[in-house]
Amino acid sequence: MTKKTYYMTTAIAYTSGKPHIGNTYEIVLADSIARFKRFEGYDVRFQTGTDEHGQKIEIKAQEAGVTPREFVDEVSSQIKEIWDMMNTSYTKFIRTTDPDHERQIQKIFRRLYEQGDIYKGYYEGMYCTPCESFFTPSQLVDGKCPDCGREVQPAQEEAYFLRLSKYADRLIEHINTHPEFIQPESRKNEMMNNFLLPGLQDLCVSRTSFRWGIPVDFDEKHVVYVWIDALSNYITGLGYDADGNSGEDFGKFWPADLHLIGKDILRFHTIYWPIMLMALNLPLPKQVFGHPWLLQGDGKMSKSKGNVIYADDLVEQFGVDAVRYFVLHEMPFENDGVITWELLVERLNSDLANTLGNLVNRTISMSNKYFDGVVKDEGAAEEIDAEFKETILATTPNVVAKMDQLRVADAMTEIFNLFKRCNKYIDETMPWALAKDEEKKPRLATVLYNLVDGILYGASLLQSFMPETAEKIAEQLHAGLRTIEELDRLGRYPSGNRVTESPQILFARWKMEDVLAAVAEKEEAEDASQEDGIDLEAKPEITFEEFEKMQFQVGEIIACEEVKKSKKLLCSQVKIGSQVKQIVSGIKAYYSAEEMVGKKVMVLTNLKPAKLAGVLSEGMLLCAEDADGNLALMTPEKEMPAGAEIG
RNA sequence: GGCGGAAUAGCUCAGUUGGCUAGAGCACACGGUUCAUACCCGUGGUGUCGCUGGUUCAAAUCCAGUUUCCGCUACCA
Repeated sequence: MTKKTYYMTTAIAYTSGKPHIGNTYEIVLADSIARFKRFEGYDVRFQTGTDEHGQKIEIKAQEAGVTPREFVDEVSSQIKEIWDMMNTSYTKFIRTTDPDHERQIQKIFRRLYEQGDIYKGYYEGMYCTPCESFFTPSQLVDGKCPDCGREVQPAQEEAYFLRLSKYADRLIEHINTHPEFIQPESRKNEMMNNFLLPGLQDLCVSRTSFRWGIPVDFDEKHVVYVWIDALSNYITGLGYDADGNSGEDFGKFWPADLHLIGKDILRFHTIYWPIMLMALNLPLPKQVFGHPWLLQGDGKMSKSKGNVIYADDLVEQFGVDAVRYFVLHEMPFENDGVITWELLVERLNSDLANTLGNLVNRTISMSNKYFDGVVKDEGAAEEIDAEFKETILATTPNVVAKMDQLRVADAMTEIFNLFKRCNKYIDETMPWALAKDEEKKPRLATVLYNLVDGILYGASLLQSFMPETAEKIAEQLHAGLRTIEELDRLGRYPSGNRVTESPQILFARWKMEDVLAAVAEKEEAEDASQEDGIDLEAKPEITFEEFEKMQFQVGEIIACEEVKKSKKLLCSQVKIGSQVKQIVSGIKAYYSAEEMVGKKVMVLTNLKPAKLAGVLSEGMLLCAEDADGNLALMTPEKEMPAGAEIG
């Protein structure tokens, strides 16, 4: 009998830097699913890897003074180390710089080109440079950019495009007839309403503006842009061949059962990727799950806020399984999860140290104390045992049901309910009371046997989520973890077996104030070393003549109001010399209309007027922007009159 | 602006197709217990189920309106 296959993937991580705990969450979530599917008897293929091309990496490498290749080698291995540290059981770690991947991308690109799904296009009268967007003639408004209303540029560059529109109807049909395809389901509407129903624009799939990518083999000026390059990893990693000579694994595992990705890249996986597959005449993956994110406190983690948590720091302090437990448990199914240090410590103490760790410890201690560690079923069952065993046995179907829905957090809760039931059983049976009466020794032995047996049962279910802990428990009980088939009944613990003499603490308890103090200390240290500044991509050099074309002046804001139809825009009346210009700026999030009035600001005054959200804007207020997009207006450092030239 | 989602105990959240006194965990209080990592077990709350109406024998659950927050998208000279 051949095993049923299960092919799942994570998104491949972009090698521009070290992944934080939010990225790490995805691989741990995927790993627990992969392990559980194996546990259930599937032949699991679990692929992850790194996405290594693109301009950003080209630039980062240049800054670091290394070649792009050296740069991605370093980061990719760093990412792989973290995945390994998290004890993840991927079967394939693909890199988009792998030679066989690169070769296939070229073949795929060529094939799509030859069959007409990719065509060479131009930006002719359709490209809006500031918006960096390509538009079809029908999308233009009065022959201008529908987004910003400015003139669109004539052809500057050629590029290749994928005909998305050709397959849009088929995709809409597929999504409508396969409700499980996009998960959670609420995301389906976003894709339909924002992209599919309004009509898809063809997708630009090549670039000539950078070199760090896979060359288009029949047109070396171009490199393949991220979509085809990165998404195709899911099939190239299986040995797919565009010419029809795919490897055995491809036939065995494609279509994928699950693409596990962050909700932010759902669009690429539920629109672009399926259409690419349709064009290649391949079946679509069965399910794309866009998981939520782990947020720290009240904002997404970001480097510049200094609140980035790295997995290795957490693992160093709390241990791998504690971190795995936390990220899995604290992540709800559909909404973003919150993580604070308080919640983390609370969870670890209450669930891991108290409920689980203490249970194992007290059980082994009693076995040693009363029977020198020998655990023997004396058959002295009592009525109370039946319900206890029933609860334990019900856990397996419960966990399976939750995992079928990818509700990993809920599945773990089921397992911990089992351990809680064990604690309760101890209270119900009161072994210490039984120990005082020599005649009750058989009952005492049976109670301890039931406990050890039940704990091992629970640990066996736990191994997909906390593999190390499950092993440790089994070791201390001197027995092996069970297979899912062996969870059909209790009583499989070898009667008369001896547990360890010296139980180890599985999880230490943490003192909140100690942890918080350590965090504060670390943050302080990081703040001190955080005067990095921001490095930007260097723009091409310009001449003084070109600079001279721009006119900067000091402007005084004499009135300001919100643009009604917009979330971000403020409309200011700016006095410049004797005239007043109306300028619209996207700064509502940082300045109120009231506080704008009276400010002296730096204005680019000879910018061609444009309409924003229907309001005329005759210039630009200059702002500084930090890495998080916070804005600060530029104001003269000494008092200057409105209209003063800046240059 | 368009589309969608959320609002439930101090905190983090469950509540399937409307149905018995609205739940869990944590925290807190009290009681029990002492094998164990001061742990475990039990008991407990006054929750206006965001607000206002409506449908219904019955609504956290359906409908309309409203407020706040969030997501995607547009916009951010």
